[in-house]
Amino acid sequence: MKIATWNINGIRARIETAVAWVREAQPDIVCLQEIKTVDEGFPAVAFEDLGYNVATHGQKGFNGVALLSKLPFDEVNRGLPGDDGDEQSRFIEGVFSVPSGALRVVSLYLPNGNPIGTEKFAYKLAWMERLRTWAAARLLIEEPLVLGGDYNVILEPRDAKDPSLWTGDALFQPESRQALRAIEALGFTDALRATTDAGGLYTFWDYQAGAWQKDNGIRIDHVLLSPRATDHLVSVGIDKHVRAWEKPSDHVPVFVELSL
DNA sequence: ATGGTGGATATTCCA
Repeated sequence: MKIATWNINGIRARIETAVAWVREAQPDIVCLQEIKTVDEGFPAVAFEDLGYNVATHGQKGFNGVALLSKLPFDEVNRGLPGDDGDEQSRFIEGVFSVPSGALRVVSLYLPNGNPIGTEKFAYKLAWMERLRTWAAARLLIEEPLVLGGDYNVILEPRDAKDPSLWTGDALFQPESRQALRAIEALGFTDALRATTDAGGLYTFWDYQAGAWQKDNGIRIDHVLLSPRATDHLVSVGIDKHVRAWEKPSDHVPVFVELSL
C-alpha cells in the first residue's frame, strides 16, 4: 500500500503535472493540499479515468484539500473539529477497508502562520492544538492512521538548507516546533525519521531567488503514522525529481509504503 | 539589494 502526500499548489494549473506523477508513481492513496478550488472545480474525471475515487474539501481561491484512492471510501469526514467558526478547508479524512480492518488517512494543510505576532500565527497554533486534541481521540481507536500533509513546520535545523534564513518565520518558531512535537508525543512516528537521520532531505523549494537551483529547501511535508501504521512501515521516499519538471509545484510528493 | 515567483482573483491576497 503506497500512500503519498503532495501540496499541489493549484490543481487546475497543475492537472497535467499531477496526472503525469500519478501515472509514474502509481500510489494507492494520495493526500493533496492547496487545491485552490471549490469542489465543483476539481478535475475529478482526470483521476477517475486512472482508476481513483475522489473526495474533496475545497474552498474558493485558497487552501482546499483532497484524497484520491484506488480503494473505495467507506467514510469521508471534512473539516478539523474543534471550531465551528473556522471556514478554512484544511482537513479531510477518509476511511478504507483493508484485510486487517480499517485504515484511516488524513490530508491536512496546516496554516502557514506568517507573519508571527499576528492573528495568523495565533490561528496556526490554535489549529495545531485542535489537531492534537483530535489525534489523541483517534489514537484510542488503535487503528492504522496516516496523517499526510503540508505541516508548515520545520522541525529541526537539519530540515533546512540554511536554518538562519528561517529565524523569525512562523514555520521555524519554537512554538510551532513544540506544537508538532506535542502531536508526535501522543505516539505518532515521523515516517521519514523512522528510516533516516540524514539532513538535506527537503520537500519544498521556493519559486523565488533560485531556491531550487541552489537546493535551498526545507522539509515541511510530513507523513505521521499511528503505532498500528508504524508496525507496517516498509519504506519512505521523497519524489524530488518532480520539482525539476515543467510547471512544478513548489512542493514535491512524499510517500510511504505500508505492508497493509 | 526590502527585490525575487506563482496561482487565483480581481486590479490584491496568500504563500
